[in-house]
Amino acid sequence: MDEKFLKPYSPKDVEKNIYQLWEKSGYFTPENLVKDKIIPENAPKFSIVMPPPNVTGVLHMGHALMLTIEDIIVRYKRMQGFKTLWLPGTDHAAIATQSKVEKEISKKEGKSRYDLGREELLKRVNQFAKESHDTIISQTKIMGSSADWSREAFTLDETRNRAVKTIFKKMYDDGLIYRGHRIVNWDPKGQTTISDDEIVYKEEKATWYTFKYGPFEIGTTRPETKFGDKYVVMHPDDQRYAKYKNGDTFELEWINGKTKATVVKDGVMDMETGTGVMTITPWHSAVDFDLAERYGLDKEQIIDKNGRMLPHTGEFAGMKIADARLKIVEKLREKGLLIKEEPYTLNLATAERTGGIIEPQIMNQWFVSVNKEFVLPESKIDGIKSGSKTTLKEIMRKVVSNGQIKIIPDYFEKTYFHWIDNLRDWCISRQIWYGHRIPVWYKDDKVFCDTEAPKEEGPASNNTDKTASGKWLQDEDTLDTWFSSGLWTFSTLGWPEKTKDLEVYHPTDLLETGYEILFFWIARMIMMTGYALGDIPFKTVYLHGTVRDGQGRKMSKSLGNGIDPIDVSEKYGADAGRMSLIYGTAAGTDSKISEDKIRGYKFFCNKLWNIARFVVSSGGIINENSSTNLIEADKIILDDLQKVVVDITKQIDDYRLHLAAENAYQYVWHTFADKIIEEAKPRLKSPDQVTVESTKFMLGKVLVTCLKLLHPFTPFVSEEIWQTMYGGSKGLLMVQKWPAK
RNA sequence: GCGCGUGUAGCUCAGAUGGUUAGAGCGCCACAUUGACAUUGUGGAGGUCCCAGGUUCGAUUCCUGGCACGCGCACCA
Repeated sequence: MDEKFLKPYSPKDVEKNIYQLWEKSGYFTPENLVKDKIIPENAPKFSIVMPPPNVTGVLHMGHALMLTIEDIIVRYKRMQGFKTLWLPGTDHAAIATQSKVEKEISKKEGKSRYDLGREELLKRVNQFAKESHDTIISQTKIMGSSADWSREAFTLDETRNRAVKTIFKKMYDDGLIYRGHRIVNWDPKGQTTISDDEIVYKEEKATWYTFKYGPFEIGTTRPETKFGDKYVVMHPDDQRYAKYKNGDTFELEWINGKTKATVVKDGVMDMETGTGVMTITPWHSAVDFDLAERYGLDKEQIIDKNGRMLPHTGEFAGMKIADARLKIVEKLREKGLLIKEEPYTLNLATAERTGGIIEPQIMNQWFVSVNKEFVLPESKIDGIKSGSKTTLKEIMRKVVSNGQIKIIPDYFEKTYFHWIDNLRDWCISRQIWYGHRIPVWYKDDKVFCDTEAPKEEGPASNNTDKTASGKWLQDEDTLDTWFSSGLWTFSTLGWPEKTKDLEVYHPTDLLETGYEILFFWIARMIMMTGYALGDIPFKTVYLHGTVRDGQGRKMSKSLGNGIDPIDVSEKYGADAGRMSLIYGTAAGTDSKISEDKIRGYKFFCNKLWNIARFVVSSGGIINENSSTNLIEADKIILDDLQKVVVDITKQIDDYRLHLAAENAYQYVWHTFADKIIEEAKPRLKSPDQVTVESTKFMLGKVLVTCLKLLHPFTPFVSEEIWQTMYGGSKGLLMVQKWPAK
């Protein structure tokens, strides 16, 4: 017997070597399985793209859960003989990455990005991204991920850039991407726009002020925006204001003296809220903007991009919003125009990445229209014919409602539809430098969109001299990071080239990710794939929950309650970490993890190790294809094992991985170890040779089957046992046939 | 306001399409054990399956309503 078996299982000494063994085999690349005749050329494919981790830091438990679930499925499918591709990559994460680097530079050197300039900042960000990438990838390997590294992609590499530019141009030509003065979410801290989905609402105590505004009383939480207000809006059916007619005007005393206001009657008003009358500030409110657009009302900017009052606000010019608010309330109080102040709780809109307080602003930005009709030339979407007109919204809705894409757990489909119902045009331009630059050039009043810079007069893409005329200048902005992520399932396969990969592996079979990016990412992939290919990006979506600490709190740096998956692998082994993440974790539900739980699965790995030691030392190494005359007891054991195999197979097929893991765990420990082995001990000492041989064969058969069943869940220990048992003579456990028929 | 989810043992959680005595891990109690097992085994205590109605021969499971907690979206004049 190999003397390794004489010691307890030590994952630390084993895992790195095992991973190298797998990597060296080349079998993470499906074509090599064909080449070595492990699977036939015409084997069915199974493909899945890895949700690319951001290159902003290190691997956390959320990533670890994602990698575990995906690796379980991938290893299972590979063993079942599928041409299995798990395509990995990383995400440049535009704002997240740039703001992280900016923070560092500001802390260490006291400089802003404007001090450094575009080129220097990008150099620094790229450097950081590269280091961060290397860390993340090596950590991904520590978790045992059997991904095809030969196909690794990055959302900001050359191939992906070509895909981004190609689809941008196509959408621009179809009128789906347009530039316009619209109300956007401006983050004064990050100095960029963000999409609706990048807003995080925080409850904040505020004051609800009621002011006298001519003959009316108006309520507001934001007096500082009220300078330019010259329209009062009320519901047409509101009897309190029946004597005022649409278009009536009146003079009134306001913040900086006399002003004139006009009455607007509109059904958007809620008669129950406040006094049922409001004034509008179209430049700094989405609802007011819509009203102003509808009636052609004047719009005036009050607050600048830094969150300070503009010069025309007189004595308040240059003040920050919060200061100006108090000062203006004071002034209105002195004028006798303040009627009352009441405490009020509002949901403050903040930027996800910088924490800046969002100030709606009217700006000239790029948008994706979700409601505009276009012709889809080739459609594989049920319910949308090739060559017929459709919208991006319709594509998003249809592929889920018609069942082409199945979401697990299914109740997220309702959340998804709810989101689509409320979806507005997507603002995709960002005023940051790290990302895909918008492929649009301007010269005087001409606009040029293409994948390459305009040829005439030479490229001017790096020319930042805005005053230059007669030269083509590229748009300064970059694209929302989710624009490139939205192409991930097909950009990673080589689109826009018509590659073999695209033909073989698209659409992918499964997309596994956390439910918190259902809108950010999944919906965008569905939209972009539907548009670019007239197809679905994946057939099944599996959503996992958030991994929390032992007390159910989110893991965060400030709480210091994070458990680092790499520390876990070091201390208990990656297998133990994987088991503790998957065990008791149903799709879509949050899970808790603690060191106690992880330790339990380290014990399990050691138990398996000892089982193997016992079986091997009892002579239970078998040639799987050989047969022996089995005694009745052993026949029953092997029949029962078949039932377990069938159950586990079905559970994995149904993506009920937690049940499969539990099933395997219970069988190995409490059936195989506690019952089968205990009952086999006296039989091994039987004078009857038939009994002894049958028992040995049975033990070996059960062990080998268990190793195969456990391999997707605990790949390292199962492979290590396999290698130690057979001394490498039977290849890799990773590519053995799954035991079920 | 609209929508979604959760509530099962001391703790953390499984229990798909209703059906014997409701399960696991950890913890707790008793006993055994130099054992293939540093990390073992056997047995045990512990449950109004959130509450109230309803459907049913039968409900932890399905329906209605309520309570508690969590989440998403919207509003935020």
